[in-house]
Amino acid sequence: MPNYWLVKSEPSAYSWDDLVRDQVAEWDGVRNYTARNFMRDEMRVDDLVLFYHSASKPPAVVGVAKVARAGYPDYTAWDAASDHPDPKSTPEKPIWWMVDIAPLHPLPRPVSLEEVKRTPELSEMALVRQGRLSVQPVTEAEFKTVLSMGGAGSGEEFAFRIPSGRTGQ
DNA sequence: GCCAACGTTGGC
DNA sequence: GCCAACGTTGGC
Repeated sequence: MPNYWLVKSEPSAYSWDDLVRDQVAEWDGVRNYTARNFMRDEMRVDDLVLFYHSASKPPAVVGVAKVARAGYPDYTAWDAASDHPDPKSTPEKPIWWMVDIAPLHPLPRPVSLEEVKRTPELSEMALVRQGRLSVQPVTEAEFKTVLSMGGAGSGEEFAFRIPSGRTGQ
């Protein structure tokens, strides 16, 4: 049984198309303890992930991805030349963690934040209640509702017909 | 350990 | 570009 998640990305920084091009992405640079804890402690290989475009017009869930590698230290933190260095993090004592994400399928229709907010079954989503959390858990019911709204049917055949081939590592 | 100042996210 | 929400830092 997979768990369900939502990750945000600004498409100007890293978009769904970038993920499709790369096939696997190291989800580095997350510098928030709540999000870090989810990645370090709870995200497992093959967990399903809603891929959300923030700061876009409109902000929307645009695709479904999966966790391709469970949590491991975010080595970009101790690389002074990286985009998100943190001198307090070291290889011996990492502070920040990341996972790898791989694309599964775009949503036939993106599901905008505005639609999510209008949908009573989705009113408890962290996306609505805690707008700034960039890695957040999603319930199975919420996941299926979003897929359905995105034109992916009930989600069953869509979500679970997963290409289980190699994706990095 | 409190809390004010500050920085960042992200919708609008 | 503005600004509200909120997480983090640092002085005390």
